Amino acid sequence: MRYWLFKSEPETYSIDDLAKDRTTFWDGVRNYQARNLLREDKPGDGVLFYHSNAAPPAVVGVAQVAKAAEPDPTQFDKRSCYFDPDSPTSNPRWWGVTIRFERRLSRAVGLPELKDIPALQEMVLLNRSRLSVQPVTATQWRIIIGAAA
DNA sequence: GCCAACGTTGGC
DNA sequence: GCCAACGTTGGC
Repeated sequence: MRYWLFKSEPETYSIDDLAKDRTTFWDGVRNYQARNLLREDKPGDGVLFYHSNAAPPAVVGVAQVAKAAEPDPTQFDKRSCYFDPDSPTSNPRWWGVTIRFERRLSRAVGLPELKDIPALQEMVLLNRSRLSVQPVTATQWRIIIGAAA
């Protein structure tokens, strides 16, 4: 079992939206590195739900991968803002996974707080900008969940 | 709103 | 294949 962190702008799709929907297909990822990571996701993997462009940005909840990667239908939808005319239907370029809401953290763990935890200094979140799906180690996961307790 | 990081595009 | 221009992400 592996762990991931998914970023979402709460104004677009928040942890409350996921709590209401229970499951959602994570579409719209249009970055190859994030796409490759999505394709490694397996059912049961843990997902930290992160609010980006928030004040402060924060890990706010936990979800799990409910279904492995499938082609993202929005890439073939001309009316979608995620439409990609160059993606071949026979060999889809963009993929997404289905995630299931698990719980809100009892307390959001903000980015400034994450930056202050020495054991988290190697987190991808703190070292690579603009990657909306990223791996989290088991240790990092445990520390963040613990910080919210 | 600003701007740094950084991925993508396209001319050459 | 290089790299400048450009667009987007996302923290502040």
